[in-house]
Amino acid sequence: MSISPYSYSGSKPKASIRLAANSCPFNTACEGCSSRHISLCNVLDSNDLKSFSKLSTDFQKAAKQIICAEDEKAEHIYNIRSGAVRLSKMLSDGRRQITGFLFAGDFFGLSCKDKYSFTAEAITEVKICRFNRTKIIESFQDYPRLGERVFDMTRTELNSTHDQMLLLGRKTAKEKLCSFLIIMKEKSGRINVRDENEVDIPMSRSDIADYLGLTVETVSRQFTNLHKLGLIELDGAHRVFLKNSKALLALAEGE
Amino acid sequence: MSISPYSYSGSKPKASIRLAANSCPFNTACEGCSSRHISLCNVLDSNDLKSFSKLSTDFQKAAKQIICAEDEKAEHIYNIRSGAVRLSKMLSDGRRQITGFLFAGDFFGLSCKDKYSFTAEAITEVKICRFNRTKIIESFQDYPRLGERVFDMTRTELNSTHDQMLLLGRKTAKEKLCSFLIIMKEKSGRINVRDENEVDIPMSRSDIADYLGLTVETVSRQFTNLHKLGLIELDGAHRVFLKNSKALLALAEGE
DNA sequence: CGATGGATTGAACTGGTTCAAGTGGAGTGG
DNA sequence: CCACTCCACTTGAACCAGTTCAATCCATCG
Repeated sequence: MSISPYSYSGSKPKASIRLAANSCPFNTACEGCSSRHISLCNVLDSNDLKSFSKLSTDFQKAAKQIICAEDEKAEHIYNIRSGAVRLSKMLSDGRRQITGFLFAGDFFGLSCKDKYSFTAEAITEVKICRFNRTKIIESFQDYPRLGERVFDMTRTELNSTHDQMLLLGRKTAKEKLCSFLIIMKEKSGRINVRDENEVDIPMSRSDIADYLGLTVETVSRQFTNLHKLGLIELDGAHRVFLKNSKALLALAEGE
Repeated sequence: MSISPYSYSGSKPKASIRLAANSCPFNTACEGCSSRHISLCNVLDSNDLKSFSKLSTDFQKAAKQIICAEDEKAEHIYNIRSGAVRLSKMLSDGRRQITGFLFAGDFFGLSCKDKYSFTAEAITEVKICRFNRTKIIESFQDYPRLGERVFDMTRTELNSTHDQMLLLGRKTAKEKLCSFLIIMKEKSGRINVRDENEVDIPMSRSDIADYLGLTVETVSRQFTNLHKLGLIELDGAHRVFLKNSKALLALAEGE
């Protein structure tokens, strides 16, 4: 199997590292991304992109570092250049729900109003491009296609949260894990096209559990279970080979 | 207790009734709505509203009728003038997840792309105002504030689906029902301000169950449970008096 | 009045959790 | 290079919150 595009270093959080100014507004030429990912570059011409890159700050975060926190004033929007990020919400006693995993090309912070409605944390080492929210939103007037694109992305996100509500409310543990693997397969194809059935799982079992509304133990048991059924092959905890993704999809949809 | 603004008739579905042309584009003056609900009228002047009303068709549906179905071509957007609507998604074996309850002033269909991503059904008798999606979306160019408002509504919706994901994935049955009552209290205040602690529950126990990811029996037991705890008073199945909404809110947040 | 269908209640059951004990792989330091 | 530590992951076994199945209740309607 090939080398993972993520880094799984178990190292402790370090201070975030400011990167040298560069040319990646809206992920125009971000590393590790195939052309298929959702990007904003194709709605702006190269001159406009130059002016946008002046508005951006690039930085880097190590795994486990917080990028922005729930209830914090929402001053920025973020675009992931590489790595993986999780968005989550918490109850006061620490119960956590992960509302989404994000990868190279993905945006977050756009749908917030005055405060962030989630906490964003780096799962792997990430490179991130940050913009001033107010300036970006104001620029929708001058660049209507940009605004349309952002609206479009928000709609797509809303539709997928509805799918996730069906998963959380009505699917069994087995169906949940199959759905997760199918989702990861699709995202993975977007980021790095190797064998499309070879899927990287950068997040921990506990992240997966909090995404699916399960416990770590149940997630682990279901991985074992799917392996015993001959549907997947495991290569460590962070790489899965989907031996029969058609059957997995059927299971995911409860068929 | 006062008279409910909904009708709970158990009558069988009838054909949808076309209403006479009227003056309610974007719920400008919809019946039963307080001024607090989300409306689009305040981003358009009266002349613009007149031209929008030409684009609209008003109609009425009896309880249990389908307004639009999942996977159907998304030709319209809808605005509820009165009554209650449920949006849901289904698995092939019939398991259902209700993604939202909508009331007077609410829109739906805006976040869809080519197909509806949900089924919308009337819970009570509803009056609905319908627009051609393409025309509305095109009009964002001439009425940018309208587009902004729609984007804003989509963001609000996205944020509340994230709260619902936390509920579905991580809350207990008791916490789920408390959250539901608090949500209904807030919506209810928007529609008809009487005693703010007197809440109408137009939907069935089975709708509530499918909204909270529970079974009818559990919902019913939790109603009884909250009653025994002295937190609510029940007046039939469709009206609840919140005796201690502070305590209910605390329970809803898992405190 | 009986029929119908939603709501409630009871009792048995179970999928997923909880608690507890291993296992294994990566990093550390001698 | 090996031994030790740490921590994420796995596995096992007991438990329980919520489901399932089965009455029963009760309001509405023809």
